[in-house]
Amino acid sequence: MQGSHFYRSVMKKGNKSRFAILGILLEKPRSGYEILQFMKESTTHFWQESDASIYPMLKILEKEGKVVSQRESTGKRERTIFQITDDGKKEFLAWMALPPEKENRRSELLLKLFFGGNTTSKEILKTLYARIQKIQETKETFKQIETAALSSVSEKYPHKRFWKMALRYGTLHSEAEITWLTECIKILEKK
Amino acid sequence: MQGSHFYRSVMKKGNKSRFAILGILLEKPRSGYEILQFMKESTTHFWQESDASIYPMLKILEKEGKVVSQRESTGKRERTIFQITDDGKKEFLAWMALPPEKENRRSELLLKLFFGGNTTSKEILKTLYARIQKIQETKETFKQIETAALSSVSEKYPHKRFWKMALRYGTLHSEAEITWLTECIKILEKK
DNA sequence: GTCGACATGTAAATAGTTACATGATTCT
DNA sequence: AGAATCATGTAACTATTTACATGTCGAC
Repeated sequence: MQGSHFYRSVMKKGNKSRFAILGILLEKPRSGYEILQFMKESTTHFWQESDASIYPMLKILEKEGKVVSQRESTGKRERTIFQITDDGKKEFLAWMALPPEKENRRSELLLKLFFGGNTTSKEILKTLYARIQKIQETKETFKQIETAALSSVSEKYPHKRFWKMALRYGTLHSEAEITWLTECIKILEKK
Repeated sequence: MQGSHFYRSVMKKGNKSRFAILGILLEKPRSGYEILQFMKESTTHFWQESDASIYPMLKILEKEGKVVSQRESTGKRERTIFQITDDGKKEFLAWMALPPEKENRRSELLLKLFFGGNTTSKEILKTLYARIQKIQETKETFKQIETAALSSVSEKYPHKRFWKMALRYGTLHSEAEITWLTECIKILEKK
């Protein structure tokens, strides 16, 4: 009975944290902390969770029987390792088969640009310069992931091609954004 | 005193609905309904608000003195027209000068693709086919906006160049996504 | 010994959407 | 007369982040 409000608050449709966690546990059993680490290294550009969402969610998933936990304290400090169950796999695969819901993005950059006529070109340019630099850094990061982290994974590893595709998404969109920013900057500098 | 919780709940940093509204009112005075309409026609691909956020926000902005309202009932049914004040302009321009905050996007499509190794290529392909079709439609929409709505705006109108840039962003990113999807589909179809 | 990474959690604030609710006017 | 659009709003729910809180272990 206790915790039932918790249950409801996280179980309803729209919450996809659970699937991100289940998907990661499907690769291998991990602790909450390790899940967080893994996300930081891999999915961070298209999916992030905070510790405040991971730990409660793991408890809920365990209560639901989607994962089982196991206390580990081999030499190191204690930690709780979670493993996905058949029931968890089933739920995850059912989600995988569903078409992704519409993503409503909100871009503060675009909003500011859209309202650009209300201020000076100089001010807008400042924003765009900052942005192009950041994107170039991001693109560089992607390149490094490709040559470092990803290249050490065997070509036979079934996840590799998909990880590559996700990375490629980032690269192509970064390039598109750089192209766009360059165009905008050129237009605004002319005046 | 009453409504103070409301006040706080909407005034805190992070809430940018206010700026979207102020920016639109800067172009000309409008009713809540008209703001909604305008957003649907122009910013919807990078910024949307629902009626449940517009109306309360307009009241708050009025209480803060950022907008003033005026009841109108010329022949038609009554409506409340809002106009931005000098104070509102000041706040808006201060926001314009700030660099946009980091956007943390969450993409369910990317997440599913990332986990693609856990299911069949066929299933992933189904998702990608659906997506590429949707994006092509979106791109088509952009083209139509360019030739219809935007082309009727005078070149001299100070907002036009910025509206064009926002549109161009959509087009370039759509194209990047189509390229990416085509690549992914080719890879997955080979097996 | 202290700093950074490991490890786990709660509470509160904030954000944002959906559903609900109402009623007028215009068009067919 | 009935449907679509105009017009405005509230309540409830759901999601998500930030800040708080605590303690361990290993390295330097």
